[in-house]
Amino acid sequence: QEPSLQEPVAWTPEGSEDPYLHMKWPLLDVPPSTTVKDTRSPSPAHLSNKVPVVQHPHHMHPLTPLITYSRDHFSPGSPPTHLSPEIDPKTGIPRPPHPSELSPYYPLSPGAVGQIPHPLGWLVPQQGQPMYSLPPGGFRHPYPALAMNASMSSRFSPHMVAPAHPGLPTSGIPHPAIVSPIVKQEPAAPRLSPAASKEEEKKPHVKKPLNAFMLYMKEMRAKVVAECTLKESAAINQILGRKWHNLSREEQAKYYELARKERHLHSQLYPTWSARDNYGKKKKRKREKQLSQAQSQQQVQEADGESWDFVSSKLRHFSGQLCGILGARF
DNA sequence: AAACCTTTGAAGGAC
DNA sequence: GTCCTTCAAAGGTTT
Repeated sequence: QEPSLQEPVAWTPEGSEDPYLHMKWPLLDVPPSTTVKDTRSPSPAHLSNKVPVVQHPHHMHPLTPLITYSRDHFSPGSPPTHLSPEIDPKTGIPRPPHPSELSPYYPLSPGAVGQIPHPLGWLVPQQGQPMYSLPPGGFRHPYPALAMNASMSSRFSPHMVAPAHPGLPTSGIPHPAIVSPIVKQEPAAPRLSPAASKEEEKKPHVKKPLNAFMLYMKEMRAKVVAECTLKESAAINQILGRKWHNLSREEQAKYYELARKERHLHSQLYPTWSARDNYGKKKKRKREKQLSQAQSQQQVQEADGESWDFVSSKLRHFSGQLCGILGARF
């Protein structure tokens, strides 16, 4: 059962039950190197600057506190959340409107997508503001990935941004899952230029929705990192994999459900999207690698085949001779 | 700078 | 239906 979109997404600052208690405040997850960075609001040093442009969107959806992040991910020294129901003590940024007692998931239902305040709605009132600007009240756009200008949005291919779903908004601003490696804002290359292919490669793309384990990793990574001395992601992921297996079914079910909601919203926003769309460079590399491996293997097999042909022909030859000998004797 | 590593799960294609 | 491949995140390490 999907939560109804008709339910209001209310911002209740004084709410006692704060679903964001465990949320990593997504707005801060902006790469420091991002040129659209809001200079007025410091980027947490610990945050990744690896993501090329817009930070990962999944936990940014204003409609969906989908992922429960631990606050200590980004502000280890921050006081207990119950002490600061409204304003982040470190950043001075008000918490986002939370869905109150509503479903913590994407409040989407297939038939009512257009009835909810879409993420884009967060952008529109901010016109003229820097992308990651901090309005007087300290509000930050919860959706940096969406806070882009018209020229940027024009770079998105229709299937990414077009509200293919009848109920979806039409502003052409993509789901936060869209990642553009070119937020560095260089002017868009002319469409049919020689560099078009390169430009094409750099086009932002709609990312896959995170699966249950990925959601779990996002939530637990910082905790695991804090608990051990390891820092390599590969090692951390091994630990997370073990912890995942140690989770109870109920605990895992929570993440499976989150992932299901995530996929659902993703499919609502990008009905024509296919995981295949993102099959790109990595695949190409691997394919080339495999191709070369296959070719070398084929060469070996051909060599093997040749040697087998040789052996079998010799066998036939000798067996023929043997038959001849035996036939002469008997 | 780019690829690799490492995990699980979803998706899509091939057979 | 099964198997295989790719990609989602992360960031230190390797090439």
